[in-house]
Amino acid sequence: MRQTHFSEDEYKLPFFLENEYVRKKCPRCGEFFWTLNPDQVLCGESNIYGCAEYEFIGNSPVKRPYSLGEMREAFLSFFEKKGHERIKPYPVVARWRDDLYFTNASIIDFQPYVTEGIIPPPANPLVISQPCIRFQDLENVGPTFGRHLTIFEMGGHHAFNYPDKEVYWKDETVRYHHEFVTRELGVKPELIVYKEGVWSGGGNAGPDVESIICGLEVATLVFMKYKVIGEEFIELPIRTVDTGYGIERFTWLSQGAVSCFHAVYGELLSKVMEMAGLKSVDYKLLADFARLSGLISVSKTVSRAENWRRIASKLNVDVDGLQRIVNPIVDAFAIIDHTKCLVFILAEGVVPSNVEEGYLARLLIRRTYRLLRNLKIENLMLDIIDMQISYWSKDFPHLRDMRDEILELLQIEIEKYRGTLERGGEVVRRLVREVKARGGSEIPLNKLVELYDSHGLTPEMIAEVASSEGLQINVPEGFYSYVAERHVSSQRPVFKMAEEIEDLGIDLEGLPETKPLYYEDAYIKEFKAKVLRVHKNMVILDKTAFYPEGGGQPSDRGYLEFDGGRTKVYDVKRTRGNIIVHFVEDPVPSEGCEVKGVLDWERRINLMRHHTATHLLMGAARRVLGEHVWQAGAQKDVYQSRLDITHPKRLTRKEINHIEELANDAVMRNMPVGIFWMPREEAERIYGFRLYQGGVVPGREIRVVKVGDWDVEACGGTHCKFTGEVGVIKVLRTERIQDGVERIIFSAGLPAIKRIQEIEAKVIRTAELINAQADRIDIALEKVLSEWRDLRRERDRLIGKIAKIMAEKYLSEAKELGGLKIISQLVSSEGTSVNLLIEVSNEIVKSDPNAIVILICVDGEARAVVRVGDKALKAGIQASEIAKRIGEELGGGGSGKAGFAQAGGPITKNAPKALEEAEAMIYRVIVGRDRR
RNA sequence: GGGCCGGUAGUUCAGCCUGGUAUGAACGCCUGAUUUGCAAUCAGGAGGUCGCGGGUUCAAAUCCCGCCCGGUCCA
Repeated sequence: MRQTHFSEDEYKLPFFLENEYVRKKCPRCGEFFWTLNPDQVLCGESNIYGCAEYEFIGNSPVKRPYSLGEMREAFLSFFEKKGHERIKPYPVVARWRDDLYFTNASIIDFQPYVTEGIIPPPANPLVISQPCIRFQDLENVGPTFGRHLTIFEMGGHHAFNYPDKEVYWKDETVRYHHEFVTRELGVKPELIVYKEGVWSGGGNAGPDVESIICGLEVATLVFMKYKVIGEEFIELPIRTVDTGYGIERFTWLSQGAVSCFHAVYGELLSKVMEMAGLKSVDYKLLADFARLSGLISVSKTVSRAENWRRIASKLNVDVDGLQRIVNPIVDAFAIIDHTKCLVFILAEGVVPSNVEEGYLARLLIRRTYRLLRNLKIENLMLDIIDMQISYWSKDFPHLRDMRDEILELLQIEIEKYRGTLERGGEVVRRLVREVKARGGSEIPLNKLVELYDSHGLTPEMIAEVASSEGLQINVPEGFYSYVAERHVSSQRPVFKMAEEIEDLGIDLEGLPETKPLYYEDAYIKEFKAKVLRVHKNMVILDKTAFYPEGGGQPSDRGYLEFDGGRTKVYDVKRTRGNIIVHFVEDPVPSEGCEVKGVLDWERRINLMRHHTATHLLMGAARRVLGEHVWQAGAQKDVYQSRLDITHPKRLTRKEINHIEELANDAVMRNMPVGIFWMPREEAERIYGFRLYQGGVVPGREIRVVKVGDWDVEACGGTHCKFTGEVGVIKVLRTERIQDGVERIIFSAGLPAIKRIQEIEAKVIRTAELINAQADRIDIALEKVLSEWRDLRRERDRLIGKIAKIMAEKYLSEAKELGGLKIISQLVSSEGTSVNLLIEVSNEIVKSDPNAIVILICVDGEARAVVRVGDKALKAGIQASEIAKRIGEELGGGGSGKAGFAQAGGPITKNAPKALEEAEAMIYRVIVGRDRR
């Protein structure tokens, strides 16, 4: 089991002892806490156990009300005064990490490279106010009056303690916190409770101290000192002070407002409430509710309904009435939170899609849209977003720069959702009619699940539509968990690391890093090196110009020459310790000998051209489509490569052409491609997080590839010196690999010319086939197609005519029996088709309902049509029975309806016999009837 | 990445399970009738490579496999 508590010693800080704090155990929630009040019994945190209520509503313990901006500034400048360097916030989309989609704590900015000691922190100690995004508490945002938010600022003062350099640790951390709260904010010390806790997350853990003021937890002071491996805690060499001050919660506390949303959003919230027509708000009731809102937590154990009952009974009011009043306000809370969150996410270019962070963006957009629909103001979503952009741009100016793109991304996504809802509404209406037609009174559960799964319709929405069609629906209690259960069986995706380092089973003991000559000069085609180790067919050299597979660039190939012979290198890989392994055919060189490496230069130069071309296309795509364009993957190859980019819509022909033109213009401008190694933090500072197009790049120093003024990326690949060497870039086609991700498949250099020639050849060949000039192929083909359609129509018309003539002829040759006419013919003329037989037989029974028609034609194989007129049908003749018999005779099968059937088979010589058999059957039926 | 739903006339769909004529349905379109004109109504008509490619079968819109396109849920 995971550790649930550390020993008391971890928390017995000099600060507590000096100031005569007493340590107590809360009898209700069971947690230990430190307080200045010896008579205190409960821990004082307003939580689901009900250990306290919010005491600050309408009664702030802070010396004056702060706005969010003021609180942020108070926090940052306080710690600046205490020797911390102020650091700018990082992006909310955690692109430097592959285990997280969003930055959800300030420490995330420094994990894992700083906390693992790979790179130094940008400052030590430092202070930051980091916008964070959390989806875990989505259900709670609103109902808890602002204790939970999807987006909030986490104030963090961090200190990184190295074995040889101690900055500060627990005691100082708590003292800083105490001074900030009491001196800066003027909170009386006896109002503060320090609760003991265990923190664990992101693979790290440690003891923590939670600060609670008037019922509200406002800060968590974490002392990260363990790495969690499996169930075990292992001591870290670097101990990190990881503090999280809830800037929004402090703001709420300082204002004593009825909700955190009132405190943080002020006029913005009023505007949204006004839009929704929520004017006459009962603030007294709201404040009473707020005081108890700490009881609320939507979780698996406590249902939303249960929360309502608890609060209503405490307030001594009726549950339904309370819900009617509070629900719309809670919806408005969630809306104002979600729209801010969306602004921040979309500003960083997240494209809503069905995967990863894009899916979370979509989820949030749809949830917000539904909430707005509850208030009947879904049409105002863009207006609210626009207001949020203006409101937050004061503190986060990048939001303003992305205004148009944010609104466009949102607009597209809303349109999509409306389409989904519209289609869904139709599906539900049809289903309801179907159910009613069958006399049912409810939609079965499996249908509800299917509608949700396949059409994105929640049972609530289905109920809405169904009730307007006059059908009631009971949404089953555990619907979502039932759906979730159905999905548990679906396989979890394999988590992929950015660059997997393979263990090749070679003993690497004592080997130095392989010197990568391709980084010194990407144009080295031959080199001399010494063989350091050989294992099976794997060879390790002291240096190499062979590029190992990595960063979407395949490995080089070529030869190793030694002892007057040569052996083929067919693969090259990087393994642990930056050692490069060459996979060779026989013969294998022996350890210690000198070899000459010769690259397959044709292959390498093509890979280089494609790699540089990828960067050029990336720059072009961003310029044509917008700043939301990020690389979602890329694979280079010799003949063609692909680049996946995030974009909400299919690329149009026009956009593709524009990208192609810009990229080729960048080629022709013959810009230098600069490559240099830089400390990670410096590169991030200069070029921003745009660097991480290809995903996470590990290490302290990163390799920056800067293509003129066009594109800068962290990249480990080999590149041309000048863009002109790429020659030409040809976009071959685009694919939609996911919603929100477009794949551009292209060729560069000579292969591009080859591809163009191939396409040209196809055009010429096609032109020849239809006897047209190549440049008029489209017009000519249009003509051919329309002629083809005319001919088909003409053919059908003629078949009709022929059918009439044949029908007349066959009818005149019919055998009469018992008032019925039997027409049985072997139709042998050229080009007879089943269609003709059908037409003929239709004609015959139309003009004589007494007719029984059996027609067989032979064209490779025999095909038969049996048609029975209405009157003949009454005599008991079954076309399907006859067809079945004919089919048997022909070595195939046959079936159909009573009046019409078909048969066929490969034994064509039996056709006359089949006709005889059929006639005999008819005879038996008719005679049989006559006898009776 | 995985699951599910869908792709049939200009549009929305039925038919698919259980293979055998797309007499397909509605709306829209065209022509005519009626009407001062419009709408409405009536009569008639045009309009389909059944997403693409394989396979099974005497026979595939229908069954199987692969692909493309759209949608959706989950991680």
